[in-house]
Amino acid sequence: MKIDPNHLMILAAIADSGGLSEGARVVGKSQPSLSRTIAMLEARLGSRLFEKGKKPLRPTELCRSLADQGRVIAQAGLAAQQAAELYNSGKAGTARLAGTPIFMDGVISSMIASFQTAHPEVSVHQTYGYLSELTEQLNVGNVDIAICPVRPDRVPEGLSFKPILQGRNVIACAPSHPLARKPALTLADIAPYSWIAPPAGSPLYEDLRNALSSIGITDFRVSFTGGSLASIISVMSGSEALTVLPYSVVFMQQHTRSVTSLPIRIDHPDRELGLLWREDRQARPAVKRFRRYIEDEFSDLALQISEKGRNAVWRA
Amino acid sequence: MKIDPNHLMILAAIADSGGLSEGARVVGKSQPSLSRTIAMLEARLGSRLFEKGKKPLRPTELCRSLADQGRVIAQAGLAAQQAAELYNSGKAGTARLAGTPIFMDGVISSMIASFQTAHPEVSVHQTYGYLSELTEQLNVGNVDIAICPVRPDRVPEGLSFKPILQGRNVIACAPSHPLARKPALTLADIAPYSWIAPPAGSPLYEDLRNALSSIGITDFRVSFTGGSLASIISVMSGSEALTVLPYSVVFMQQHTRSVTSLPIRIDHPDRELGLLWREDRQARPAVKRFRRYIEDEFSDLALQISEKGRNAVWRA
DNA sequence: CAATCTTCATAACATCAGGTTATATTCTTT
DNA sequence: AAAGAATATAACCTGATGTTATGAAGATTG
Repeated sequence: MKIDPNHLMILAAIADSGGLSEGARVVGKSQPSLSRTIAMLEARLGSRLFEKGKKPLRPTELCRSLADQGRVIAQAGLAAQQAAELYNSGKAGTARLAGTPIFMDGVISSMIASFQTAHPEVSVHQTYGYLSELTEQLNVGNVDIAICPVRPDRVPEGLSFKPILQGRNVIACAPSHPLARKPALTLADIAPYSWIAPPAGSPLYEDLRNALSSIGITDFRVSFTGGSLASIISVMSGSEALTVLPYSVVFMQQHTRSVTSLPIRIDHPDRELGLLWREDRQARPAVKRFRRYIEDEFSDLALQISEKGRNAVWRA
Repeated sequence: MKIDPNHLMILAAIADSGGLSEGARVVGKSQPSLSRTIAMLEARLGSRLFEKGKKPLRPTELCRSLADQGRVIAQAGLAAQQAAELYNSGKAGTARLAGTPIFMDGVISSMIASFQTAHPEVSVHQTYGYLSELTEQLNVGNVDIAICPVRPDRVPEGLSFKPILQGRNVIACAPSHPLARKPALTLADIAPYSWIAPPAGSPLYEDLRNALSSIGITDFRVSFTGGSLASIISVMSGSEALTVLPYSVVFMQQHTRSVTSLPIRIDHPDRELGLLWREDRQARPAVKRFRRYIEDEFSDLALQISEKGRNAVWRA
């Protein structure tokens, strides 16, 4: 004999509130409604749920057992409701993002950290890739948001793009590097040092070549290549090698005092860092919230960077 | 936004069975029914529960959260159903019985013990009293069944009475008593010993007087009075005192080797041990089952007693 | 103990959630 | 491209469950 969970909840409400009239108020229905519900339940069960002919309705043992379950059900219903509200407000769920390794490690990861302290119920899945793979993953649906430097006129078909930071690279080195304290730099100064190159296929590698050629360096020695940001920084601090990094990455690492930039202006890449997603797939609330968060963080970051830039001196 | 627990159960069924059609089979409804239920839920929640346009229906994270609660609800529903079935079959609940102390302690308590091993979910409440109090308690509704010696023509108004054992008393003493081994007894033999009397108001006390006078003893010394069965037996084993006890009590105590009966036939009381209850209050299943059990146990007991009686020799 | 107050039960009716069958659509597979 | 399987939609019907109005029965109290 199947029992309707709604009836069990009503039963619990009556038992807990001590009467039909009061119970009716609790569940927001009329007293006769509950009266009939109880009558039907009793008929179905073949046993009384309240003692016969007692006016302050006195629950039977059976009633108490069933009311226990009713309470469980009411509880579960509430939990479901809250889960739905959390989900819909983007405070629970999953956001899957992918991006170029250097940016992810150097900039995004700390933003994820602060996001997660604010919204611990949101789980963030992070993967790495360059533009073509990111596009693929977005299209397949494995990823909700990609973060990647893109030439605004070359946004892949079907994807929306929102720039979040102007592309700007700098020559980076360890803070302990001989050039780091030198007030004025010439090309001759940097010529002797070898270079750390990002992984061969990465856009940053192209940036490195272009940047150096833009300041007249065409022939350079690569002492280390292929690592992630952590490796690059690690190698850099233990050597006098130089590298090219997005300024935002250097900026975000400043608190670690593990990397600094040299005051030599090099060519901007023709790409902008931005978010990619498929407009046609409507984003889950958690994804929307995460995207908003990242955008806000980046606009903060841009502000900080431009302020610091006003106090710095750059040379061609 | 309130969510119907039925919907959550359906959701769980679909998520667990992996599809609408299969889920429909599980919950015993048609596929379009579930389809619409899901559609309404999604509309209500404002979020998809299954990924759009995927044919082996793939549950969303939200769906999974809600399905979790749905499973909880289904579980609670089942538990309620089982609770009801247990209750209705008398395998769960409460039976409140009351009775005269000597019988309760000497006979009923061990029956309760075996009943409880068979039906551990039934809780038994036991209280003590003599006929007038028992009647009162039955009428007030504090007690479901009373066990008491009653004169069949003096069953209290409004109560049903079912005899379960013929009243028969014996003279009891410790097994170590000098008279216990004596093959032939005369009144002169028992004259010297003092007596243990049941509590003054109890029916047994009257029995004692009547029984002794029936065998010609009118003047007897009472060395101990007022105790419960445990006290009586305890006092008896440490002394040479005699007492009058229902034979059923002596019979049930035989395994403890703490009491035995003397082969002297004394008058039967004009009462029969039986069950009392109010026919107009319809008994809860657990009470019915308990009553049946007690009745069966007593018919067994009567059988055993009559068998043993055939082998014993009694004298006037 | 009659009067009164509360609380529950019943009656009569209205509505819509949710069941059904039939059929169209859409995704997947071959 | 066609076949197959699963889901969505349409159209309809029923009964569970809501309502108000009112009667009946315990409980309470001067």
